Amino acid sequence: MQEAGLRAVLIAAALVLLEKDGTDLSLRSVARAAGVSAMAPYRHFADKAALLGAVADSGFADLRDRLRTADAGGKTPVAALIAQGMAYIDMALDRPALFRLMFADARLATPDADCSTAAYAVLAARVAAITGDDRPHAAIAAWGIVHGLAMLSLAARLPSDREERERVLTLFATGLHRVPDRTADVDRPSPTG
Amino acid sequence: MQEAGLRAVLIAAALVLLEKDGTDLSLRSVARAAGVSAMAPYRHFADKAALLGAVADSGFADLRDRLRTADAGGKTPVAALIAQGMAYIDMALDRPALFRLMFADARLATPDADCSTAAYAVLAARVAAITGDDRPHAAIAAWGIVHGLAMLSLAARLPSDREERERVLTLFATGLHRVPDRTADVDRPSPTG
DNA sequence: TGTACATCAGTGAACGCGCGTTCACTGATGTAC
DNA sequence: TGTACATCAGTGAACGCGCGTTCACTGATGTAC
Repeated sequence: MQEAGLRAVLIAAALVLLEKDGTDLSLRSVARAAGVSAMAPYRHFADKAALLGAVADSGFADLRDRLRTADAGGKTPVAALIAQGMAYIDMALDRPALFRLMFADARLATPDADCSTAAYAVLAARVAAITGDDRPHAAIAAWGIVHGLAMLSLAARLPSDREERERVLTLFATGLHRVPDRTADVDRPSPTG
Repeated sequence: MQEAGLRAVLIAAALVLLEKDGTDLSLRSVARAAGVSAMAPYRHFADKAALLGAVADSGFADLRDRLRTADAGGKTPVAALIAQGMAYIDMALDRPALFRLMFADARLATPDADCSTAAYAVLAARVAAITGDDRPHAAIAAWGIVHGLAMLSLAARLPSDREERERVLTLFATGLHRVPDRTADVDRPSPTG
């Protein structure tokens, strides 16, 4: 059954388990699912954290691809950003356990490969195209809102309504579009307050 | 040692454990920390999930108080919103394990009390004061961005730089302030794209 | 005032479980000469 | 071509652990009469 190299088989088995159980992975359960003894993974991964890191990285590769696909297709910049945001949240809802694992804690992962920066770059490039500069603020804001909506949806703290989500992202992306470079008038009294 | 009622003692012990270990709580460890047998909690909580729910709710009460405090003090509406956002993220960074527990999954909690809606109401009221209406979009966007920045910070995916965070929140709050009620021009070509 | 009884909070042993990792091993494959 | 040896992937038993929950119990407190 290990025709493809046990390393890849283990990662695939882990992804299936995450999809199916939605629970935390154990090294033993992954080995079991791969049809292999509990010790076999140690031939390919230093320890459990290394295996989980590889699984998470495969998740980041998926996320990067989804963002690229969403960004493409001759949309306006704002529409492309909204599409990326929807794709980000869809990823979380499609593969919740994997998504949670990806963002468990970057400090626990062994950074053999790291597709997370590639995924972020897709988002940041689109934001830069909208704001006209590439200071990090706006990209971080965009990442923050899509990540927050994704996590709150996973935690069942938001209505899982696609159209509502799209309206929220539209509000954000439109605001981003209109914000000038300098935002020094924050402390000015507001007409609505 | 149970002068205050074991129920409250258990919750307090759980909060200390979360603060100290930063790891997942076990029923046994909470009982141990409270100086009581492993079975004693079952006199006060149906099961482990009920205990965790009570602990999470105490976290939501803290969050609500922090948001109220941040909102107060004669700030402009936009400044008050930014202060709330900073307080939200500070809560996550101050009490990371508790914050994770609070947002683990609302479906697992027994909703005896639920201070989470009270916390959200503080944020939503401030957003409504800025946008001039109380449709949920803007409040959800605000919750999304502060929650996302909080989670990404906990996951060590963002630089833990307070000033940078404040700039991101300022960008968002300023944009929110300027966005009109109708956002129908999303598909219009952008001058920067 | 005293007795009988119910209630209640907490105990302590035990069940059955799955975990990450160690250890010594097996047997197949490749390689040097 | 054959032999000796090293390498390597995977095995299987075991260690020690902590877990959530069950069970039957103890002993203190309150209450009815």
